[in-house]
Amino acid sequence: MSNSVRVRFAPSPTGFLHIGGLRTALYNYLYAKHHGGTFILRIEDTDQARFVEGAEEDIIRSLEWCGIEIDESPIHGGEAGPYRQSERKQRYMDAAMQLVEADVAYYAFDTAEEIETMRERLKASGNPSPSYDSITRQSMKNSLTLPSEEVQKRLETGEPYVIRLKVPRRESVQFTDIIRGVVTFETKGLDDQVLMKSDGMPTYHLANVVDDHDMGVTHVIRGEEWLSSAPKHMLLYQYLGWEPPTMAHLPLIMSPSGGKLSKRKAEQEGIPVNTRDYIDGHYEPQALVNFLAYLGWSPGDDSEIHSMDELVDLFSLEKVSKAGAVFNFKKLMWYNEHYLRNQADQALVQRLLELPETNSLPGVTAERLLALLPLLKERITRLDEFFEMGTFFFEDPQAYDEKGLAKAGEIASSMVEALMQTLQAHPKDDLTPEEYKTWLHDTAEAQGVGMGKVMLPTRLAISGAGFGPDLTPSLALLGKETVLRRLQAALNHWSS
RNA sequence: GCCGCGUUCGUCUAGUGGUUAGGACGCCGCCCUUUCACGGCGGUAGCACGGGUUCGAAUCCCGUACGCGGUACCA
Repeated sequence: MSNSVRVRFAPSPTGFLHIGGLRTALYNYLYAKHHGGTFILRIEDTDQARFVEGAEEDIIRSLEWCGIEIDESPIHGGEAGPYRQSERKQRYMDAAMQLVEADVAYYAFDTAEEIETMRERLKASGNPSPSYDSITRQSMKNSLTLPSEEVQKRLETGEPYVIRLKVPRRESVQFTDIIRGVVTFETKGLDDQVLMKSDGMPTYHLANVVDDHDMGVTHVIRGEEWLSSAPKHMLLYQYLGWEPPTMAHLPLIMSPSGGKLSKRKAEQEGIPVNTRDYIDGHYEPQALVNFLAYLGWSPGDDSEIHSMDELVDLFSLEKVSKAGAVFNFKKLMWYNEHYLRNQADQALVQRLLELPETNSLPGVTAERLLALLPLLKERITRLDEFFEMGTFFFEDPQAYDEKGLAKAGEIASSMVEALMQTLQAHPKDDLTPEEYKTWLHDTAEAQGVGMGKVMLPTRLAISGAGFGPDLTPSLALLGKETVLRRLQAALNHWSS
């Protein structure tokens, strides 16, 4: 039990759950479940300025919608809590003090302006990216340069301070990343990272390391944007005397136009970027999961479709690719259509009943939806397109497609007229699709035209569109009375 | 600029020294269907470049180019 896998998804509650974050969560989840381990949700709310009310709820709801089951979290509880960093402040301060006492961290009293002045000065003298590091800290106001009595005094008078990591001058930090192999950094390129901010909150770097250790996290699976700061984390583990977890830095999800798939870019490309957009847009969660799983990973064979359980079974970090993956919305739609078609009709009806059209359109009942589903299911990409394409089953058409009308040609009206007469004369009131087909066929023959010449006008008359679900079953579903009424309406409309 | 990571069809990828470089999305065509889709079949298109190593490189090494990330008291 002590060596079982424990992973965490640790988002900041700064907004809706981004699709990239969702994939990170998914990979963590798949890895944990594959190894019979634990999936933890930790809320990294250390940035008070960017905190967004309701973000935590959105994150949890989004994960649940995707079928990602959370084992431990602020609301699911767990032995290693609390799971919100804002509730663990003392723990970080303790760790920071431990580092200060070990002389691997120090107090710094510089104001933002003073740091800015230092940067400007160094920039002017040719340093393109000046940082607070082993060289510059010697000329700044901190517990390394100030006499200890003065440091004491400043601390006692409540002067604002931060605690910085004392990054060594010239050392090599190396670690093995499951996805990238051995990664090496020289400490001279690192700055003296702020560990505790002046508002008493820890920065990501400290909180992350402390929590991962305290929560027994065995594998850190996160986005590649963290790779550059990983050496700081390794230093922290070393100084705190802790065993670092195994690292795995995931390739980034890219925009079709290049670069990280940011909210802004995604909007420009017409890609929904928040998980919430997919929930509200009535997409299939399994499609999103399957698609995301394959964005940067593959089981190594030619398979494409897998349920969450199968993904859990197949997943391995070794097979995650190293390069960024462009988000291909059309492929996602392909997955969506696939999963939509594979849903049980009954389940789909239940979801349809929750859509607003259920109340705005007349005659929407579970029974009717169930009858309509086979006709429309294969033709839609998203569930909510059902009503878009099937409106005519509930309402008489308001307009007729111009192109269809043009294609139907001059004779459309006379065909509709003939059609009406033969249908009115039909002995049955409740025709089957087959009987409607015979009706169309016989009428066409009597008029001396092909089937196409009667089908298109009929379709236009009953639905307003030049294309759509199978005609004869649609006619049967509509009923003779409605069909006749619409034929008449079309005739009036077209000849006026 | 510096540091790090990366580079197989347009896109997602398989591939770990010997393959006609495979699959999927997309796109195109055909079949099915007297609509549109679904489905089936087929086609299109790729190893960034230059040096090595080797009998033999998409696969190993070096370099170049390009891309991406980081370079905050944001995560």
